[in-house]
Parts: sequence; C-alpha cells; structure tokens
Amino acid sequence: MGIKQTFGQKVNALRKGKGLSQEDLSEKSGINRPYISAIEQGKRNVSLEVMEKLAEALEIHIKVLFEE
Amino acid sequence: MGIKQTFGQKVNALRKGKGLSQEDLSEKSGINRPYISAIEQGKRNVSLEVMEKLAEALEIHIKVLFEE
DNA sequence: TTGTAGACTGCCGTCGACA
DNA sequence: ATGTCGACGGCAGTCTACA
Repeated sequence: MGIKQTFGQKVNALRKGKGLSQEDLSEKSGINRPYISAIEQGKRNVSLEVMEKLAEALEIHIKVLFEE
Repeated sequence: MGIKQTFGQKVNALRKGKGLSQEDLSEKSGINRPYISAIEQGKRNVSLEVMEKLAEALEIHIKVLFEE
C-alpha cells in the first residue's frame, strides 16, 4: 500500500464518518468533485494546500489525516 | 503563516535536530538540494510523495511533520 | 452518488551553475 | 553550507460531460 492509497482511504473514511457525499466535501473544500474521487482511490499525489482544504472541510487537524 | 511556511519550518527544525545539512538530507531522501532549500523557506507546495521521502530520511512518521 | 474521460493551465520537482 | 537562477518534462488541479 503506497502513501497515496493510505491517504485516500483516510479521506474516504473521515468523509463517510461525517456523513458527507463527495459532492458535499467538494463544496465545503472548494476542490472539484472528480479530483476528490481520484484522491480517495489513491490515484493522486496530493499537495499541502489541497490537504489543508480537505482538513478544514472535514473539521480536523491535518495530522489526523496521517494517523492510523 | 501559511501551511507551506509552517511545514518548511518543521522540516528545518527536524533536520537541524538530527544534525544534518541540507546536503545530507538531500542524499538520504533522494530529493535535490535546491528544492529542499526552497521547501524550508516555505516557497513550495510539497506533495505526498516528497513528504514521505523527507519523513523516511528524517526517521520519523509523517504525522510528526504536522505536530506543533 | 460516484467513476471516468479529455483538454487545458500552471506549477512541482529536476538539474547545472554561480554566488 | 545555503540561496538562487533558468530551463525543462511531467503531472497537479480544473472543468464539462457522460455513464
């Protein structure tokens, strides 16, 4: 499992835990929905700024995205 | 302070804590030295894969890069 | 609701060189 | 030992559209 896959699974789990759809997360984060879909599938090499937007939208600290 | 600056300062602090030069970190991580310089100055929007290489070279878990 | 495709712009990340 | 520059290929991130 690469880091992109691990990261994607974490985003997916946190999003579902909040009861949000990809569309919801897209609107809250300002990131387009197809890109969020690809991120959750571990296909994208996400950057710091996107990670920050995701964390804000999920109402968590960025470091949570890297906890087991 | 943006996230890029915060991240860069963390890398700088961890590197110095290990007694490494940018050149040392460059060799251990496989990332070119000018880029590491720019990262520490908060000028670059670092990606997941680069973060992973930095964490391995610094012998820490990635999440440490986001702790206060 | 999610995955995927194509086309596009801008920037990540590399490298060699010089202060 | 570090910062900076210029040039470059490749991909991050956007958008529209369709299953």
